[in-house]
Amino acid sequence: MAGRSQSGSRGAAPAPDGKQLPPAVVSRLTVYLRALNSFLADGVDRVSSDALAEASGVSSATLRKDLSQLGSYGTRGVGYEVENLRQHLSVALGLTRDWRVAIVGAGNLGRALARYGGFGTRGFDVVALLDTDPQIIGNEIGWLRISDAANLEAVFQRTRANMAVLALPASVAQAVCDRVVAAGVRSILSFAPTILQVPPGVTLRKVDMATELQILAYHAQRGEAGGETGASSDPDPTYDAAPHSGGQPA
Amino acid sequence: MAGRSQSGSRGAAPAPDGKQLPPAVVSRLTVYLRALNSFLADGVDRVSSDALAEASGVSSATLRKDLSQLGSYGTRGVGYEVENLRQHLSVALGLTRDWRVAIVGAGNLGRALARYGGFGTRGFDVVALLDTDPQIIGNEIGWLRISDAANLEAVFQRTRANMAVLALPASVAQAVCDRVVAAGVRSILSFAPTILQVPPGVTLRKVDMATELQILAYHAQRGEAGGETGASSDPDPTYDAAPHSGGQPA
DNA sequence: GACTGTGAACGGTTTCACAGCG
DNA sequence: CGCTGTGAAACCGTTCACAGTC
Repeated sequence: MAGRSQSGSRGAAPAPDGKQLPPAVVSRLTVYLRALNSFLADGVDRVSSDALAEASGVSSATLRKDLSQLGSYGTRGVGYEVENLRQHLSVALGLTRDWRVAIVGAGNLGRALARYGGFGTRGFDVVALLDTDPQIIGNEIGWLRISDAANLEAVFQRTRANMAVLALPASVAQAVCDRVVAAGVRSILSFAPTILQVPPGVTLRKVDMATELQILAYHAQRGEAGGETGASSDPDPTYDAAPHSGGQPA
Repeated sequence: MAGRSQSGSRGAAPAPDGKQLPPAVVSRLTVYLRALNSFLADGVDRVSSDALAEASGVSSATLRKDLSQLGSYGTRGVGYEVENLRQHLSVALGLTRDWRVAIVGAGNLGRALARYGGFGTRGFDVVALLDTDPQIIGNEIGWLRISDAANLEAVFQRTRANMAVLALPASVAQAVCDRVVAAGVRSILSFAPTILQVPPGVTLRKVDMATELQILAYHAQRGEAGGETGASSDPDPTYDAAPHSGGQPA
């Protein structure tokens, strides 16, 4: 099973510029980054942990603890410099280099994503849009032309795509995912409503509206408010260290 | 906090009705449900915790613990009956009643979601699609005609929408969200890349592609694979769509 | 004095190991 | 015996409270 949990020295003490950030922290860093951009746009150049936490929808204790894992980039008695902190977060998240994203699947969602100009955040360039439907191959969507997914490997190589977004039906998702992995991509964001298996060394994240709606249904049904602020908790680590494992037979 | 006294005695199962399920469990139940549907489609009618866990990307211990929170629906030495378990999960998640979803924002994403036939899972009907752009109000998308968001309250009342999906730019998200809440909706799924504030009693879930890509960037940057099995983590969820649940290759 | 950085307590989640039942 | 159901242990993440610094 878990072959990679060997960390040698006790990981209890979070090495300052050490390495591995906890998943929960990484995901919040992206929120802080967004909040900082917002502050910057408003001409604010210093924030307290309280103000930034409020804007990010977390507690100030959590925020300070998160930031302290990166190092000490604040000034006691004053706060954080927005631009400075933003820079550090960008570095920590790996946003200093450009990422070339290929969108596989040009259905409703794939096309919507391709047309989404800002594409979430700068630093991510959509370099390809692929599909298997002969009727739409060649069509222009936004700045792109739909490529034939049959040439997936060639397209990925030519565009040097290093990230893939899967906007596919569940039925073909695993097969396409395998090809994407074989093409050398190690970062995949899947919108397919299915569990996908990827080999170790590949990071897969899954985004799923059906799950979200069902979770909402659960809360609504019992008249319970889970999260009031933007951040409801929804953990789901799943360190499934078993790399092999018989695929799903049927 | 007010304590919820828990009858810790054994024997009597923890009332399936009165109990609040941990967030992590709820989110996994949706995954199990999907896996069960898949098994059912393949004609399988009994599964062991091991098999279901494998198909769901979790450990069998976790799966059994999760299911045991709902009651004892398995047979020792045998496993679970697929159809039976599916029924129980549906009930637990509140999927026995229909949910009427209004999509606010008919931009690229809103339209893609509206056209998404299967809409993730049955039980969710899209009853309205709204926007403020006069140029597209009245257009037909899928089975719907785009309504004028100026009449949001009236549209929500007429369609008796009890869930809302926000597919809006960040700049107007909070204002629209406030109106949606004022209109009586207590379950909201936001795709807007912004922190939203909602009053207690309203459940808000957020889905954000920018966050997902940045998390991928973090892992890619340090050559580290986080999770193999795709599963949303933390306070930052989803997005989704994909053509049909049928076999349509995209 | 104000606010950051952080050890320590706390609460939730996963894993383990085995008891209980077909 | 096989497999589910479950206390107990191990683990992880958040909150608290205060020490440290400007």
